[in-house]
Amino acid sequence: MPPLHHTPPRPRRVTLADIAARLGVTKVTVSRALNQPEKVSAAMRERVRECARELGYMPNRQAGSLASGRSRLIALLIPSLSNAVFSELHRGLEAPLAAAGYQLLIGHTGYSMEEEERLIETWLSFGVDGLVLCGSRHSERVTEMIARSGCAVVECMEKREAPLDMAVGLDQHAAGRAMAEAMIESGRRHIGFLAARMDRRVEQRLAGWRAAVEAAGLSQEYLMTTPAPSSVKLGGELLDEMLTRWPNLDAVFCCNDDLAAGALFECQRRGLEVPARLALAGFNGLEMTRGTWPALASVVTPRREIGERTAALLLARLSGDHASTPRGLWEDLGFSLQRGGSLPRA
Amino acid sequence: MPPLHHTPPRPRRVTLADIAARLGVTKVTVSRALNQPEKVSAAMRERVRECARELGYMPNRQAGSLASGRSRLIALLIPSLSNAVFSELHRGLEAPLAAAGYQLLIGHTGYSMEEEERLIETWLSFGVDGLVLCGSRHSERVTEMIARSGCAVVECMEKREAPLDMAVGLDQHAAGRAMAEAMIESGRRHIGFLAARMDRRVEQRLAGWRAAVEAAGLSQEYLMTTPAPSSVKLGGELLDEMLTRWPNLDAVFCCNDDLAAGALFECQRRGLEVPARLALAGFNGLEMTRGTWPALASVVTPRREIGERTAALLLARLSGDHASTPRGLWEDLGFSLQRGGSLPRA
DNA sequence: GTGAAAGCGCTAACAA
DNA sequence: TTGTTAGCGCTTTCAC
Repeated sequence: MPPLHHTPPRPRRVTLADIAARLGVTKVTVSRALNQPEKVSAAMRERVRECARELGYMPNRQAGSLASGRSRLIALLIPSLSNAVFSELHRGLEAPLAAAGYQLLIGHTGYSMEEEERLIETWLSFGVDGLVLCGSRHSERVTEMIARSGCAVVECMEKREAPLDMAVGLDQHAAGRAMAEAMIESGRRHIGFLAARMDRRVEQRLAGWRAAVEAAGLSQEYLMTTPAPSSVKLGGELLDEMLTRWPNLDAVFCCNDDLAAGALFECQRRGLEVPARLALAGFNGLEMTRGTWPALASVVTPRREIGERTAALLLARLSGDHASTPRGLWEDLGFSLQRGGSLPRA
Repeated sequence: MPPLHHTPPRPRRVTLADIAARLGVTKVTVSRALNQPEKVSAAMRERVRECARELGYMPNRQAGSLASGRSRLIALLIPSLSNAVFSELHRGLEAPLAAAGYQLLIGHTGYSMEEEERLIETWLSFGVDGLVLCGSRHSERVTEMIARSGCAVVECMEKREAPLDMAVGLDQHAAGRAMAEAMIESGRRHIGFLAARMDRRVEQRLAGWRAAVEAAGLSQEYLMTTPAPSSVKLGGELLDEMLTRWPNLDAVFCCNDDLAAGALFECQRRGLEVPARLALAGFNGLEMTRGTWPALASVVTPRREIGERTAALLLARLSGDHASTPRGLWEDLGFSLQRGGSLPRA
């Protein structure tokens, strides 16, 4: 931590010692009155609390964690702030962790492994007790740092055979396959797949689509991908390209809901009827899919439940329960299909 | 920080002292080699670095901040993780802060003042050097804690006459008024306003709409609000109610883009032509508004620029430049109108 | 260029 | 129920 020159000193903050001095007791007593109230007489508790309030005392948690070796901090690393998928994961984590006295930190990786590494380093150096990661692709250094730190880790969202520590999610391949099969069952024969920003999860969904299409003896050529970040507009542009190239398409499975929404708008622009002429589906089942017209088919993923289960695992581990939180634990929370109006049954 | 029972000890981490011992020097030298390399001989620098790598040393920043009184941490508190508005604010902040060696933390308030208070308390107790808040409505305790901490603060997004410290944003009232005026100029006479979750910014937009409508001698009665969180689906439902109640509406200004998108879908469901029969507009100018069909009119807010300017102010203040970062500073970064296809000129 | 001493604010362990 | 002692891992100041 290099020095900051010219920095004027902050106002000196009130410490435990100030309260102790004022009350004529020792710091430990004050600390206990505040943090382990049951270990102190009711009278003392009150005196300390009032004095703390009066003086505007604010504990210094750096000092606290340093001394105790525990931070009561859990960090969540999400690839994208704007993707609602991760906000629901967050929601599932938040409440149970807060209830147990843990503070949830959020870090933003922007889908970058380097940024993930930097963030993990930062969080570990701040002594987080637990780490929640999205996905299963990490740099080697991340693996090392985590192993060395002994920090509890849950990898979220995708199927993971050999987790760093624990993992909770769903089988993205099976989900991709299921949606493609639903399209086939509903009578579609020319089924496209549209993907942006190919992370591992998208690759797995794509592989699932491929498996279903192949098994049904249908063509796998209707595939369009781009490394660009996905967006509604992009969905429209890609569908436009697809339809120009393969005008006979009768269904398009988009790797996420934003693309699917954009594809839907593109159909409206072209006057192409959904689902009569083209069936559409997205992935994740975001709120939005139920607001479009027609409502969009999608694979509904249990993001919130994943968050809740993750929180439970972390809390169990952090309270010393190693039996139910073994290293290598993998939990599959499944998924469900939502057909909306854009993919009616045959 | 109450004790956690049954918690098995973590593997002891490598410290400065370990490196020092191995190299036969003192901790200070190691610390300097790592953090102020110019203060140490080139040879020593290399030996220390190599040894650190070998041992897998990871600095303990709690100890570092405690000793130095500075954390190089800046916290951003956002009301909603899923609202893309805030993700772009974050993007604007991130790069300049990282470049200057600061780590940006994200906290999630869920639009709750209590949660904001809790988070601010947490961050201050972790010794953050700076705080970025959204909005200008805070609990009294927040005001106190911030004043006492001497932490640099920027309030973002909305116009603010008497900031806690500094503020950067735009005049939401003027923006609301401008969009309503654009509707009027384009010949609309029955202009509705649709709002969900009324925070201060939404109230200001609403007031702007009211002012414009009143000034034009038009009716202010076409107003529908709900405290529910906004969503695409909700936009459709509210528009449905509005049109049932006031079938003569010829324009609807939604307080954000999600609602506007939902309203657009509802028009499609009803076979109501946009913009011929009904003009539609949202607020924020999210990417999505350019992907719908027709593209949605919206007030484009300079979220990213707000983030960048906020970062610059914080960095200036933290490097001791008080002249250009006076308390009470307010910067208005303006806005622009996007007409899309949903609000053509007359 | 390197070291010695002191202390940041708090908590753990044990003692009284 | 309260106090004593010691120390978490690092940085700061000042000396060499």
